Amino acid sequence: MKKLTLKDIAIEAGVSVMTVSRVLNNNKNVHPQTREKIEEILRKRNFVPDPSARVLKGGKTSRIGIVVSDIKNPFYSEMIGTLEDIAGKKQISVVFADTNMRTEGEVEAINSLVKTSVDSVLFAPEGFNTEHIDNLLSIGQHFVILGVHFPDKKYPEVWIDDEAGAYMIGDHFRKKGAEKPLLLMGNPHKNTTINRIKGFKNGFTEMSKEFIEYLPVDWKCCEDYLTNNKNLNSYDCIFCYNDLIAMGAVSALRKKNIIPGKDILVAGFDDISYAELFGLTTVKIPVQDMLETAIDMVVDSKYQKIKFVPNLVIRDSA
Amino acid sequence: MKKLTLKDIAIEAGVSVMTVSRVLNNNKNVHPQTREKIEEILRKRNFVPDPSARVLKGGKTSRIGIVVSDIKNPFYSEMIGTLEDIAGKKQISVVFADTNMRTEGEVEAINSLVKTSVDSVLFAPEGFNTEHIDNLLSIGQHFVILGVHFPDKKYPEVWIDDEAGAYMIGDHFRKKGAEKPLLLMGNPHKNTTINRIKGFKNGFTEMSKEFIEYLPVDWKCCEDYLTNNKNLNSYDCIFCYNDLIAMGAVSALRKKNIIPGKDILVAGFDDISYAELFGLTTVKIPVQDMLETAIDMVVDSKYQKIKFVPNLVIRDSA
DNA sequence: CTGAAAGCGCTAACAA
DNA sequence: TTGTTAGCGCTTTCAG
Repeated sequence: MKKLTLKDIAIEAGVSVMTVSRVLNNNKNVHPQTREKIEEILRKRNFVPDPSARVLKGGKTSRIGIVVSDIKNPFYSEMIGTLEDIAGKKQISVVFADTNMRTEGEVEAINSLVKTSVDSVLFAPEGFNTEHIDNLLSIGQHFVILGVHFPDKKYPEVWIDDEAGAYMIGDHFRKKGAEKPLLLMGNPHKNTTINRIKGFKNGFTEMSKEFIEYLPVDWKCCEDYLTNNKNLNSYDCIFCYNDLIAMGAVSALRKKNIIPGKDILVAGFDDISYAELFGLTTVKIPVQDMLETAIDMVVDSKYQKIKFVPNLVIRDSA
Repeated sequence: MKKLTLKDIAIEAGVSVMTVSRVLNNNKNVHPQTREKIEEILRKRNFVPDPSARVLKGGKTSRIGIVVSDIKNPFYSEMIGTLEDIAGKKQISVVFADTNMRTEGEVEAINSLVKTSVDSVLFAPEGFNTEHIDNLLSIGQHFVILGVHFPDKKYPEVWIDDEAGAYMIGDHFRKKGAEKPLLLMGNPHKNTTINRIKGFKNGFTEMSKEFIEYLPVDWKCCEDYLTNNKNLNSYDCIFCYNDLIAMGAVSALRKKNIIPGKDILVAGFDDISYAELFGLTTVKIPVQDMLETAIDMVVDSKYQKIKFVPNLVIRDSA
């Protein structure tokens, strides 16, 4: 069964391909009667014009790519879901690639999206290496950076002030009278991690006694870590890199009959949907607003650097 | 900045476009020296051949689409992550579309993938209407059905025996001595729902007293439902449509100091990663195996109907 | 309002 | 080993 083309429709309608093309593109210069006839055939045949041919002719792919570090993390799956909702309304499809939490995976993931031809790539750079980003610029691939800010680079960005967010937690913990913090952080080389630690310290003020542990970003690892940690009573508050880690923390604490919010303060970051399920105090990242802004930048090919400030969401755990 | 084409590279290398094309496609008929020179230029210029032109010429898009009902459900985000891992190894990108839990959204979602030109579409049909699937067949769009079985249709399928899975839960509950089941199910019109109810009843044997409630597939709705349900002690076991609902159930029960696994039996379905976090007894769907099979079918354009049988995972909750 | 011609970037088939 | 020709399905341009 051969692929249906404009030509087939044109022959069947007894017109030229151009007329069919005009109908397909809602060009007004078509006789209403001709249009109706063609539309009828189009419908009957379930005709779908070949996107590749259109793109080749100079059009947009109407495809947008997003790179995430781990789609199993609800923060990212919720983000991608939101992106698809927003993009879908503009008839844009979403392709995604996962770095599987490997910093090196970022380059691969971006390349795979570029190779599949997307109008624009959205991604949150993990490290400080920006060579591959400059590269994107040089081949003319549109992109928008999510989450991270590079003051000296001409990158379009929709970034979030991690430091300010973590500050709120530090400040909240201090005001609640906590004195001995434990920080359960993620990859120590990511700028997100560094900024969150910095912000927390500033907010907490009392900096001498904090203890930082770097864990894989996964609830299981955190749960195991806390379960095997003998002297949990050395701490009166735990700031987790994100909600996923915090979920593991809450679970481990409950199993030891330490009640989060009563015996110890626990906070996360992101405000994923499960944060509510776990009664987790956290920092809400305005994902929807960020993505809407990013899509606008993509659609209008605008160069901008826009900052978003997260806000504190207080629940039972702190 | 104009897009770089084969021609630009060819001119710079002083050869014809065909020679460059041969290098790009690892065709052996190129003088090693010429090849090296071209590769050098390719690298220097970060050349990425236009996928649309290749596709137009008759190649594959190396893009695969997947439709899910709700990417925020970890079952699906984990599925998509797994798919991306498997596909990535074969240099295939993943595009996805979300029906946002609306049965009608399925047609839209599939169309949006077809329009973006994917080699194949993977999806789990929600209802009994198969018109749009026959449609896919008629326009020559490759696809593989996930999860559901249509005995009379010539659809390629990788399906799972929901009935057998639910049977195991029913059987397990009965053997544990439960007598008064509550079923918290999803959309009553989905074949998955119907099959799971049927399987459970068969396994439980004692059918007279079960009570079925249909809820939106979301932990929050379930938690609210159970929280407001005054007479929970009318039941001694709860079978949930999936783990997401079961998570809400466990949370609600804990808040009422009813301990799952002790005071009441609770089971889910899917075996998402959080099932472990909640100590949830559930039915594990072999997602990885299913997807690997589906990808093989896609790559080889094979027509097959393959059944997978899930297995019981027993944890604290039952 | 409609059509014919040209060409987007690439590769298959053939020619040299 | 390399180059030439043709054409994939569509839209832009220009002519009718």
